[in-house]
Amino acid sequence: MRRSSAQGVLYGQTVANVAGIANSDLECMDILYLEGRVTAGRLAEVTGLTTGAITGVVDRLEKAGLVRRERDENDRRKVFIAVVPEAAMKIGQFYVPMQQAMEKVFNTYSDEELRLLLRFATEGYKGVLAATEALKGLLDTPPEKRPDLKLKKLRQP
Amino acid sequence: MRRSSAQGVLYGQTVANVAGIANSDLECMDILYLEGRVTAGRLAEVTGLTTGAITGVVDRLEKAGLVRRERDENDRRKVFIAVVPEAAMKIGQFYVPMQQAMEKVFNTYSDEELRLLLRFATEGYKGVLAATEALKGLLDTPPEKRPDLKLKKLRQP
DNA sequence: AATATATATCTTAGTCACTAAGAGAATTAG
DNA sequence: CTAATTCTCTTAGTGACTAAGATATATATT
Repeated sequence: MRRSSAQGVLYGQTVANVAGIANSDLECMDILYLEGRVTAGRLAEVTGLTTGAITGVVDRLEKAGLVRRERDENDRRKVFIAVVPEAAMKIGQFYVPMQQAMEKVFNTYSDEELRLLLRFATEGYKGVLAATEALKGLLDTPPEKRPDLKLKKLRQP
Repeated sequence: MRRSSAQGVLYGQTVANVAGIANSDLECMDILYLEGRVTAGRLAEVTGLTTGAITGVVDRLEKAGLVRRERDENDRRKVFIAVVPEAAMKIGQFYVPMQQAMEKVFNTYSDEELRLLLRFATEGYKGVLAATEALKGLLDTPPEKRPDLKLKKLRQP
């Protein structure tokens, strides 16, 4: 799974490269695609970038015509970022090979097996979130007070 | 799964941050951990960075005492990069929360279910590799000659 | 053996995304 | 109605990255 993840990152890098946008720009497009219309601040949160960096990201994406800035009329400090669907499609094209490849894989499983995989995906995500929280906790603990955690050796493949 | 992947990337960013090394430095450590002793060129291949960038990565990692350069005696152009296990352990510590979280998830599955998950992980990885190849093929085809690929709309969660 | 070509890493100059700190504008609290 | 807070943007400076070419070793050709 770690290998898949790493390869997936590479895939994204290639797409960003071809689309002529920066890596984190594409990451933001991904978030916008998953979450819909979000504020600049939320993008900063989710990506782990500073708000200053996000300004740059959105500037570039807007210039490329991929997103639009929309001021919130209720709270005029906020800036919503919304994808421009037609333009975003052009980038989406590059994910077709990935979708097709994964579809092929998924097609080899029965409905019941797919349900298991879905459960695992959901629980796994919760696990990763929990791990992130635990990591933060670990970092707030001064090193000498940390429980002596042992890293398990993984078997070499 | 995409969410897990994105969150996993964030996790790695945090670890790199705390460990005081750059993101791609950590990525290289990961590869070294998975593949063992590899050449600088291989690192470039796997990470998608230029060889020049890898020189920088290895310089930083070596200065931090995390890896060692070892010249291949059979082919003295090659430089093997090898992790220094003791030093790498300190970074490994930060992955303990992730390991524990995932172990907790895996513990909720029977052996048979785990076999299914393993099969999926393996096939999924092959799928991602295949997708990468397909993407390269797509890029070698001039845009007007590309088959009209339709991106499937994913259901919003 | 000598020259040419290929392979592997490193060097250099320049670019661009990122951070930190703080400014500006709008909102909420006292 | 001033003060504190929230949200985005601006600015200056940093550092990892690329492209192109240098260096060193290995392999192929005549």
